[in-house]
Amino acid sequence: MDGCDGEKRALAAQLALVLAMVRELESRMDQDLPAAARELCGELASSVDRSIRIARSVDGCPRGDGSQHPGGSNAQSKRRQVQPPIFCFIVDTLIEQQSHVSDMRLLALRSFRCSRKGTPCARRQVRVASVQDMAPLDDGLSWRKYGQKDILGAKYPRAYFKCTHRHSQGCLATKHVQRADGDPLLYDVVYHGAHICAQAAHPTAEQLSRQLQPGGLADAGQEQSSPLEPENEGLQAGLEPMTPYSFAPATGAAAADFGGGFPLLSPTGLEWQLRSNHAAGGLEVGMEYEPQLAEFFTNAADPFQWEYQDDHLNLYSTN
DNA sequence: CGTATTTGACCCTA
DNA sequence: TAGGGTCAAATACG
Repeated sequence: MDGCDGEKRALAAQLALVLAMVRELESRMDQDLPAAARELCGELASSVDRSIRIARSVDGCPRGDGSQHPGGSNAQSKRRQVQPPIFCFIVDTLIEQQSHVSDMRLLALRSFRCSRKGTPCARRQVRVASVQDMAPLDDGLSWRKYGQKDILGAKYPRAYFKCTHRHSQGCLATKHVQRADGDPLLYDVVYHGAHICAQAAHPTAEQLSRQLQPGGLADAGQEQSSPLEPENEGLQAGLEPMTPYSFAPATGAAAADFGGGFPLLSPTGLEWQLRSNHAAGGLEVGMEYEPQLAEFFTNAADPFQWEYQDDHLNLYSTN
C-alpha cells in the first residue's frame, strides 16, 4: 500500500530524528548545558511519541499476506468514523504552550462556522501526565468508578467513571481513563457529557487555584472538566455571537488558560483530534470528520503554517 | 452502615 | 459475532 509505505518512511525519518537528537543530547550534556539538554529532552519525547503513533498506524496497514491485526488503528479509526454524534478533542500535553493556546482557542471558534449537525452529546479526549507512577485521577471533581475493561490491543485496561452526583443531581458526566501504551506515565482521559452538578457550577477554591497555576501539566498532570459558560474572549475576532464551545472557567488571564490542558467543550458533533507538538514548533490537528475543512484552515490567517495530509491537519508556528 | 470499588454479566452497535 | 460500554451484585473500606 502506498499509504503504508509513506507511513514507514515517516517512521524511519522520525527515528532518524530521534537518533540525531540523542547524539545532540549527549553533546549538550558533555558541554554541561542542562537547560539546553532539558529542552532537547522535550523534543525527544515529542518525537518518540510521534514515532509510536506512526508505528501504530503502520501496524494497522494491510499486510502482504492479507492478514490484518484486528485491533489495529485502522479498526479504531473506522469505529470512530461511524459514530457521528460525537465531539472529540485530543489534547496532548500542552507544556509551555501558553502562547499557542489562545490562538487555538480562536481557531476552534472559527471552525464552528463549519460545524456539523450533531447532538448535545459531547466527548473530548485529553492526554494527561502523572508526575509519579500514580493515576492523575484527581481533577478536582468527584467521580465514581463503575467499570473497568480490557481493551483489545491496549496494554492497560480502561477504567470507567461517572459523576458521583449522578443520582442525586442527575449529572450525566462520565469519563474513561486509560494508561497510554507508549508511556505509563501518560493517561488518556475521555470525558463524555458535561457536569451539571453543583461541584461544576461552583468549583472549589482548590480547583480555581489549580487553574490559575501557569505551570501546566508538568506540575499538575490533570485536566479540568469544564462545562461552564462559554468564554467571550474568542469572540473578539469577529466571530458569530453564538459560542457553542465552552471553556474552562474564565480567568481573564491568558497565562492562566487551561492549566496546561485545553478543556474545550462543544455541543456540536464536530470531531477533532488535537495534539500539541510544541517541540516541533507547532500543533497537530486531526479532523476525521471534517476533511473539507482543510481548505478553510489552509486559508486561515493564523500565525501558523498549515499543511493538510490525509485526514490530518498539521500546523506549525511561523514565529 | 453508608459509600466506594471490583468484576462478571448483559446490552448495544458495527 | 466481537468489542466497547454499562449495570448491578458482591465485596471492601472508613
